[in-house]
Amino acid sequence: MNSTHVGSSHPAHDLPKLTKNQGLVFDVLSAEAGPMTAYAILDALRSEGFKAPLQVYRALDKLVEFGIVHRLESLNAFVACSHPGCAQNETAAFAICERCGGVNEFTPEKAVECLQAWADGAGFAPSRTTIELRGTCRDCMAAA
Amino acid sequence: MNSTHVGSSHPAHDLPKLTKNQGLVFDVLSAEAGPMTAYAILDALRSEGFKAPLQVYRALDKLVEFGIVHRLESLNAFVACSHPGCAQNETAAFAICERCGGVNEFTPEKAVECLQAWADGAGFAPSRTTIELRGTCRDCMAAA
DNA sequence: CGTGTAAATGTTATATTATTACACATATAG
DNA sequence: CTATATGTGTAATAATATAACATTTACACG
Repeated sequence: MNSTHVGSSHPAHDLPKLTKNQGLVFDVLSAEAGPMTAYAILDALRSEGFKAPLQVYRALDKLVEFGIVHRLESLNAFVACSHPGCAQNETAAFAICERCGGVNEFTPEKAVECLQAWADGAGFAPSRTTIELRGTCRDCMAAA
Repeated sequence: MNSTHVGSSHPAHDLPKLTKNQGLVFDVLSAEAGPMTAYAILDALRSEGFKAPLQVYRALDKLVEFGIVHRLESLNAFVACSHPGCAQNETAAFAICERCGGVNEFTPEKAVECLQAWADGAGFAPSRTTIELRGTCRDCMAAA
């Protein structure tokens, strides 16, 4: 039940111990195959006593800050990071299948370098970068 | 303003004729320096007789489909395309300044190639790609 | 041990963003 | 003309997110 995920494979930041609500939200998200909306998480946690969206949003804010949950901007939804010891300093990218709803996370290092090169040239200092591909995954293509 | 790379690999001037509402929405967005939310557009068009969000959303759907307006997923807002003859086949990227709200559109060809290479390997067929950098622009960095 | 302070939580209300449903109007191809 | 696509008007509601304020808990430090 408890998500003490203390991989500490990332020395730069140790992962803070999660609070009760953060742990509950993280557990629900981790148990789900795909992304969940904040309200879906809320519903999943009503049995644990959750009553208001803010309880979810506050926990999500922290989890995203810790780098162990990602927000999918194009879906207004959230996923647990699929990296083992989630490297929160890396920019993640997501391939979102519009047919089955599945999400595949990957680390587009080369693409990020290209974007960083543009940013350097433009004098833009990125703090976070969103990369989301919407489309059709291999399985759904095959099933077409 | 950079990002004037002209793909020019598309049939020029095949802009569909805009309907009344589409034209009104496009004009408002074009006159604005930065991004606007749907409701900001609605307010701007009340004097033209707009009364309901759907009038805006329907026009925006078409304008985005035509490729002359982009949706900024991380802001839930919209911008007119900054390309002259907007190449709707190219993936645009956006550098969004969190300090001044300014948005700079560019065409990250190399980065898109890298993402496409990943997609090819994964058997994922992208239909649209979102690339948004949040951060601080040159001017705001200087003013810090 | 207390105690001060920062963080987390509980709760109500409200703001913001987006869609459903249905009626009617207009454009355009055949 | 007339069938059909698409666009429009309007009301109601759904879905997503935050503000404001009271209270509780974690925890460093004297």
